[in-house]
Amino acid sequence: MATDGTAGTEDRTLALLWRHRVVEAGSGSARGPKQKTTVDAVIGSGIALADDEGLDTFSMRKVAERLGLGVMSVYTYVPGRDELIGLMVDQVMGERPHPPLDGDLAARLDAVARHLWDEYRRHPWLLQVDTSRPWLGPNLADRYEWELSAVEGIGVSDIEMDQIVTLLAGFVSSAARSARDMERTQQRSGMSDAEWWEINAPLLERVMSGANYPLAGRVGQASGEAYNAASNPQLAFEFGLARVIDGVVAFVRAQQ
Amino acid sequence: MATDGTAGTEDRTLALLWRHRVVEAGSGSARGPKQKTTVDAVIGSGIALADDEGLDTFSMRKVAERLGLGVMSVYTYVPGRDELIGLMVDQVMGERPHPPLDGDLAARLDAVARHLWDEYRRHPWLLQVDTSRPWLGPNLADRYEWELSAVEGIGVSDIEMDQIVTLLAGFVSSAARSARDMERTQQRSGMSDAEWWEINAPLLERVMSGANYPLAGRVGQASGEAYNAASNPQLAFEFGLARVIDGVVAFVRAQQ
DNA sequence: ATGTGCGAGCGTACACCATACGGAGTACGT
DNA sequence: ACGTACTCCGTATGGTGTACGCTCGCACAT
Repeated sequence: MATDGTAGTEDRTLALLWRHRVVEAGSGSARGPKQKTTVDAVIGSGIALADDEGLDTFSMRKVAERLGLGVMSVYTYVPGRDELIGLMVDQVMGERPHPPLDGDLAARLDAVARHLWDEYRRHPWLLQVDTSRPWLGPNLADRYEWELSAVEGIGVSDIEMDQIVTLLAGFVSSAARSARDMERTQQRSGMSDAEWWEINAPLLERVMSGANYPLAGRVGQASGEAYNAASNPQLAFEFGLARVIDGVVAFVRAQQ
Repeated sequence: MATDGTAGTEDRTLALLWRHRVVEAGSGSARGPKQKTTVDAVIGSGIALADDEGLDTFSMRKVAERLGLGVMSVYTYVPGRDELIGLMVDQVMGERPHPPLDGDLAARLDAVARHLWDEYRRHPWLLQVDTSRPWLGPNLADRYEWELSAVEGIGVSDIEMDQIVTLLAGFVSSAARSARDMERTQQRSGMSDAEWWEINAPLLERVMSGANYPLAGRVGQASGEAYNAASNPQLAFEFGLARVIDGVVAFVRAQQ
């Protein structure tokens, strides 16, 4: 059983996550040399690095460089790379206070979605975080409580409350993902959609000449003319959000 | 300018993607030794590896091992790791024929969503593919055409057709992501939700005792009792899909 | 029939990565 | 004063993608 080692790391990480809200129990002595920096600074460096470069090239070496530390010293602050990213996520979730939720259900859902949307726009690397092992930190807990408060008292079951919140958050993340994808494609290739098309059009046309794509061709052209790009993520977000909210509101109305 | 090198790789990859539909132009001579295997076999090995292990530990070395080749020989079939994954994606997209779309709009949207859902369930690694540089292959093109055909002739603009399809596909991917996350968490930790909770409950309770989470506590408990787990991805998919379809149908009706 | 040269296969090397281990130095508790 | 716990970090291990350049089998032109 690896229960011991794993549980140890998990304990330590949970303690780190909640470090500002829990009085360090019997943490005890402060022997040895003073630490050069702090856990918060390590997390801050990580966030700055991820904001700059994304998570693809995120490395402990670069975090250490930003802090003026040797690589292995970072491991005296956080248990490892994955755990550091978990701490970064929770930190970012508490960066801005959750706006108060006023108005009717639709307005409250709208406010939640736009808060998440802004967060993804400011920290696109959140979309690259492996969510299969989420670390339950204070800001994630606050977030969930806040999201649930948007659908409290509307006459649906507890489970349906959770499902509504899950649907909304999932929609925002997928919309934000499209937005990030488009920006990254343009930035990394260093060319606009138009330029890319100009270069690849000959081959694509030759290649797609056999089969024909009437709808894709027509819709693609319409999008291209309207946006001067393959898509417009902001508008896609607005359109999808309206549909999702409509669907949820209709459901709630039907339950009453 | 790196235009030359990059464009070369892109050309080669596009040619590989469309290899079955385009007669190799002046590809020319077949000198030298016969290749031990084929591009399709390389892609197939890649898919098998990804199905087995996911993309986290996906490596060219493992692909080569499955083929009985040296590592570098794989590079004579595909330009690189990213391009191989792109080829795998397109291959998987053509694995099953797209079911015909009958019935009313809601039924057609439902059929599209379930097809995507099944695909993600069979190849969860699709959710890990970096989508910021999608390779336009024949099966992706077919897919888009098929999806658009579900919303053709319903009285909305071309751009709105694209937005509806984007919304639906995004919803399915986020629902599938939750499902995969839950399964992976359980499998990798080797413990059920209940066991995990039993181990971490003491620390979490101590840690969360300061703030209180009335809604999260109540909803979490309800979910736990109903599902004997933190969530039920299949039900979340059904619930969300119904809401999204309702929202879209209401929109289309309002346009008429 | 022959030999030329293309291209498949791949060994090696390089530049990265996370992180385990152990040593050196430091500052507190006793 | 001294043990000891703790920080910092050099080094090593085992992983990654892939560039480079070698060998040699084989198809084609002669």
